Amino acid sequence: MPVRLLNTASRSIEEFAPLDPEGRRVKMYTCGPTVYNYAHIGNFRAYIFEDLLQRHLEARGYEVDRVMNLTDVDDKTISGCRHHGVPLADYTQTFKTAFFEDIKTLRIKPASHYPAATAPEYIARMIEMIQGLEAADIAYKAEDGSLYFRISRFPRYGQLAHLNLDELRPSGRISSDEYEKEAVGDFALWKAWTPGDGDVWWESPWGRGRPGWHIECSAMATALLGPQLDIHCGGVDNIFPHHEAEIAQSECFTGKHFSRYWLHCAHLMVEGQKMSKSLGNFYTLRDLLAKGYTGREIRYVLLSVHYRLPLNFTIAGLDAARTALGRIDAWVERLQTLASGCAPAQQEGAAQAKEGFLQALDDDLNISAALGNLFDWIRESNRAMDSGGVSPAEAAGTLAEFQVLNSILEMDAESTTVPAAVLALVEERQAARAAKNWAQSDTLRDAIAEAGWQVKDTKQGAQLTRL
RNA sequence: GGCGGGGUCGCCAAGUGGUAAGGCCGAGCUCUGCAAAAGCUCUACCGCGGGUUCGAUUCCCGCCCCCGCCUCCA
Repeated sequence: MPVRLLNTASRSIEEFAPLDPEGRRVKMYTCGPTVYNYAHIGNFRAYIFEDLLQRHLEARGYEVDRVMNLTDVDDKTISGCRHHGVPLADYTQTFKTAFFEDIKTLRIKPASHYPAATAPEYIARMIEMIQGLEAADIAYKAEDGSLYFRISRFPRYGQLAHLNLDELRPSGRISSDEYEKEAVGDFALWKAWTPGDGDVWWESPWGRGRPGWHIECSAMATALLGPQLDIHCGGVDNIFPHHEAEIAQSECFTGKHFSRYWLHCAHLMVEGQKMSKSLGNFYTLRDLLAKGYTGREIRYVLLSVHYRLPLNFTIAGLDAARTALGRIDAWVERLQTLASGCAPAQQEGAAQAKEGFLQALDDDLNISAALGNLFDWIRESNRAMDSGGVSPAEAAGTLAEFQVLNSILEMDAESTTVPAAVLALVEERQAARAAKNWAQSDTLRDAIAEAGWQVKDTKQGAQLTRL
């Protein structure tokens, strides 16, 4: 069964097929972070959705070539570096580094390319594209020296967002310094230098300046993936104007249909409210790690709600995720102990469970149904083990099928190193238990808890989990 | 005002024209020296009002509420 995805462009579920004649390689572009600050969990929700999409496509045999850009020059990065009195590159490097640490913590599979907007080859590409647009009389230079895209030359502008541009309500957000534009909807391709930019500028045929945000993505996407993408992802807020502008620029320059599938991820709320700094519910990944939650717990929460639904991120949800993950861990550990390195035997039930999981994801990444399948499977498997009807080879076979799911979920327990002192206490306690010295055993359990570990006496022996 | 997404058990959340997956929490039981884990069992008439239908949570109409976008916010 093919993968089906909701294409924002058509507003309908479509069967996915890449442009690649062999039907294998998928070109995917995902809007990345603006590195002016630490990314927040709303950003990561989008990146995790994209990770799920990539991993599922790979599980279905596709080869995904993914680009995620880094916006390292824009109004916010410039004001940030000037405020701190450091060069732009130094300022953004801090947050680039943090971003890569964060995606690793969240187990997000790295993209194939992370182009930065300020890299000379991409600045050159942006200038090349703008020149092409100017030659076609689509871009024009305004009085302030900036270049704008004339949207009247691209009638389909607004189609992705289903916006009728004649009915746009004045929002008051159009800054007054853009009065030079011919039409209010025209957007900047190249911004002429102003004193507020300080030493941030590049030479161009139009004088010193810097690229507009939209052209950055068009340039990096087409430079790395060619004129036509299979999938372009981003947050819903990017549909208009950002993705609309990307389409206009790219298609006017290349003459080709830019992206075949557009996928957009809904926003998240925190504790039922819009995340905002003023409400005190604004979380970066680091904030949550500082509260003691782990990357995989946060990953689970961000992953477990369908990408097109608003996700209500709560601390209670993180706690629930911790328990649910513990259940998966316990099951996996139990299977591993039982399998003990035995060669896997074909497991019909496990294979069916795995297929049910993948088929749920085929359906526009229905992760809730997929996880429902997983937990059903876990219960059935536990039940079978309880009744003693599972051989080591069968346990190994079950684990092998689970690994396929896990290549998508990446839910392995954090590797924990148990301190030697704690291990010694556990051994001592095992001896006390063997001698039926329960008082001593309980004292030792308390001591182990003091050290931060919980010991559980399972049928397979003592197990330790972090408290 | 325009466009779009939602309202399903205390919380999170699938799904279907024929009487509702799963996770968390809670209760009871089994197992266990105890605890934990695991297993079993229990807990919803699906925002409101109409309509279509033998039958609607699922289709249609109206209404209420929440959220997002409407020119550089994932």
